[in-house]
Amino acid sequence: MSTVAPDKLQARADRKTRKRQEKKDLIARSAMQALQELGYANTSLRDIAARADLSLGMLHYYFEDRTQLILHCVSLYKAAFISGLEEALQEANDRESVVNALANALATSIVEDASTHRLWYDIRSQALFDPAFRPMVRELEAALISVVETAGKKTGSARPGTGEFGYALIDGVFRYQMQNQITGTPRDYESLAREMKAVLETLF
Amino acid sequence: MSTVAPDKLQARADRKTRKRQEKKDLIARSAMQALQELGYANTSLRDIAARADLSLGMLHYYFEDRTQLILHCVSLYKAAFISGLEEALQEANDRESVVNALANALATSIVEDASTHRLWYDIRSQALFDPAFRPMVRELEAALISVVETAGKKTGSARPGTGEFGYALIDGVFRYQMQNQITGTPRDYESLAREMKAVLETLF
DNA sequence: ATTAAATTTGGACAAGTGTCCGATTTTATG
DNA sequence: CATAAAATCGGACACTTGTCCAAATTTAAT
Repeated sequence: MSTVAPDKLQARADRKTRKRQEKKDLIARSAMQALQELGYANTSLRDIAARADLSLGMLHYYFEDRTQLILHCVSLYKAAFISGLEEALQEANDRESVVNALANALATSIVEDASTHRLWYDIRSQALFDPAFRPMVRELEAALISVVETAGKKTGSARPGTGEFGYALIDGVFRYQMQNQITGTPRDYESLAREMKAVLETLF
Repeated sequence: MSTVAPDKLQARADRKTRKRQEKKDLIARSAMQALQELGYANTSLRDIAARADLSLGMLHYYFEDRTQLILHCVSLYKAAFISGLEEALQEANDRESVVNALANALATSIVEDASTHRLWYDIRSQALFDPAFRPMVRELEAALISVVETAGKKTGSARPGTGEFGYALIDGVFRYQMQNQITGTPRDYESLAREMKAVLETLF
């Protein structure tokens, strides 16, 4: 027989699951380090455990399997990057400031988080082969498309299909910039932002 | 002492190496099947050997290691796809026919060779982590950029930087189309070509 | 036809993989 | 403080991986 009130039990259970969620995030953030450095194909659970200073069993205590762990990492990427874009867009309302805000946010992220985006593009490629990654990729891209659409509405250039089409265009340039940043010829913020502006101005 | 003329020896050696090259291509074409289906991360040499009906040792007899084999596969992709684009562009000289020729060639390839391009995008992502793949990716992209540049010259819209910028834009849309084709919502040739035209017309 | 070279085989090998589990330690509850 | 539950560890496990090699077979040259 239980001697405690049911709402107290409830509160206790909630605290548990919240703590567990926080720990999962903590592990995922550590795991991200390894994944960003080595890439999906070359990162083993042992690599992750070593760099995060965790035991191997821990990873399985908190995540069902390797795929779930990686998915959790990507969902953290999403929260950070997308909400950053949405914030940048919130203050801008006329055409010029929308273009500037987006170009600025994107170029900044290229300079600062290139290796995070590298992991994203790696996972997105994986999703082409492994269906387990597709819902997450779809969700993330839907959010990015939605960002482009709100930008389109704010600039008054919102034809149907602008979201997907615009996303594809912007992503093409963004990815190419990221690739150059990492594999060879890094450019400075100014140059990146100028190029990104060029895309946005033909689009909106 | 050799009793044969030196030029005869030369011819013999040439025939050997040519035959060896042809066998390498044959193996690579078989390997491509497995790679296209499973992706870089999930394709083992045994997968390749099984699907190509080859013994495991054969692969190492003709290729130094796994990476060299995959690189050879990608170089076949290059030869096929790029020369197709160049041919399509050869007959076109005014703006309209250049746009049409490119849009047609690209949309056709999306419909027919989606899973080949999937492999390409997979390898390109790998190159972000493994430097061994970078020279080949760079070479292939340089060729694609050059295609965009000649298209720019033919349409009279060749500012500096058109090649890289245009490649990035086109690739963004092309990749997104490929992804939709494979993971969910395949579209027909007409719709794909129309969208590709839209990109090319803002570019040129 | 004989001999040398090239090709092909199938398996051995060590290293690395994801997964799982019993034992131990830490934390929270009464 | 005592006790149950949660958390953590480190290694065992079965399996896959790329690589390599000695032997067998096929091909080509004299």
